[in-house]
Amino acid sequence: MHDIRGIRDNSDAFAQGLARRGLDGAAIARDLLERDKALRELLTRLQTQQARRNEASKLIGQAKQKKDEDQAKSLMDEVAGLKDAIQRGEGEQRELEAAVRDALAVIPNIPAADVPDGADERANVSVPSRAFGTPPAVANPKQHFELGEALGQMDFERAAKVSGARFVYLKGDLARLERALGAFMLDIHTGQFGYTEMSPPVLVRDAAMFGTGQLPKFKEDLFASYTTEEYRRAFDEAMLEFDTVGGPPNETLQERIGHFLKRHWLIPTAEVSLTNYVNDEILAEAELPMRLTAFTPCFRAEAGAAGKDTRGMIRMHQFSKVELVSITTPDKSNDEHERMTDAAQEILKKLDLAHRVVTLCTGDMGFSARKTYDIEVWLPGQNAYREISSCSNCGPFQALRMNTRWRAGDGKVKGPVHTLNGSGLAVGRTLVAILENYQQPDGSVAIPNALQPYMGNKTKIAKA
RNA sequence: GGUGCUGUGGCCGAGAGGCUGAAGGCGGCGGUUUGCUAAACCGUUAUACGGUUGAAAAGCCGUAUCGAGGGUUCGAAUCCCUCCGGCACCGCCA
Repeated sequence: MHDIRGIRDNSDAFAQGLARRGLDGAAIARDLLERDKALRELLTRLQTQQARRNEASKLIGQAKQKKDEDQAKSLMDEVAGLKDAIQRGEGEQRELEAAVRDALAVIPNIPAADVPDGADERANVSVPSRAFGTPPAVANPKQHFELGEALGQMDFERAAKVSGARFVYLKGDLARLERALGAFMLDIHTGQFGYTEMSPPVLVRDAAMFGTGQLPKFKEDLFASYTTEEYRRAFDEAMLEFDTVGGPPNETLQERIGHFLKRHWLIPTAEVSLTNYVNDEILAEAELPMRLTAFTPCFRAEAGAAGKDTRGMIRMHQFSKVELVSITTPDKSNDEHERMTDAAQEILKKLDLAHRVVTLCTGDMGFSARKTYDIEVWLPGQNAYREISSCSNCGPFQALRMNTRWRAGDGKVKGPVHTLNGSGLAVGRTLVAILENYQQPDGSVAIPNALQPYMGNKTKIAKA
């Protein structure tokens, strides 16, 4: 969320920043400032009227005490005249404020100065100093789902029968491998990087989704949960409204039901639960940086991904991920971003998986990010580097949405904190990477040394 | 889900139509005292918007803000309604 004052003071930088994202920044800024100006003009007018009302009200009290009913009566008449104007003004004020707020809520973060310009992923810029390893020579590489299915430990068919497309059953050693990876990653992040392990809720309220930026703009990417009873009530209320007043203009019944529906959202990433952990709080400088990590399932509707990665475990409705979240003071967030990326890479290094890091260009970055590093792991079966982690510095963007501030040692509230999040790593995709990189000619899969203690000291996964 | 209670500043908490931006306490900041620290004492301590003085720092005046929105009233933290949180008990339940 942007701060209207910041935009007012620095509208050119704001407009240019949005332009770098491919938006018409100048028009957006102009529109916002126009409304903001109208709002403040309105306030000036309204405040004079309110001042007179307050003054007259006091005089009425005094007149009544002095039993001067004539005086009281004439003042009351005057206030009655003001009342209407004030009420209208207050209505206008609310409308304008809501309009500004709604407009701000859907404007993405401004890219950092060192983020490369570009429209899509082709403009992302590799970070050579972060590259690691070389793709292993794998003869006749198979894709992970071929390996997993041949092992009899990855079952998409039964998952489809039970849950539909984009779900999977893992079984036996592969199921254990997922658990092992989660534990392995958590141990490194907590032991080596000082993150605190959390077990957070995976169902959250609207406010949390707003805080990290999934709402209001990206509803269609989310799964929602509600009881049938909750849905029935919402339906009834919406129907009643449509029956009596015909429903609000420009809204379908279905959309209107949404307004009455009390629901939880399933987190698309633990970033939501971990970052909102501190929403609406003022944090002491001494508790920063706050570093949190969690191993959770994540749920994504993948609404816009029809036809993409339809085979295998690359893109699922449900997957598990270890998430890293840092809350810092503004001066530390850039360093923290590098450190977080180090932590994510450390997992791949310990698993000896070749990977590279790219800085996302302005057009490829997510809504809340000011700068993002993607880590891409080599997948021999796909003969390509694929994203396995995304580490973002959101600056004060989420903190402003969540109302999370920090207080310096001198007791003064300094303003919004900075928030960062990164996958450390996507566990499902790490499992894919292990299958494809450690596949053996006989169809078995070697277990990386670092992981063997988590797998009962087994050295390979073979058909049961 | 039902019933009851509840939501006030950085925090705790009083306030039950006008004298309340809000008692008191804690915490913070400044100071006095003091070998040091602590204690004690004194002072101070919300935000936003508008206006105004000022080179600025800052000051002064006004307005709004006591979960959110609406209503009653000349006037609402206080009364009424709706919604959103929280707590307790009951029901159901891993």
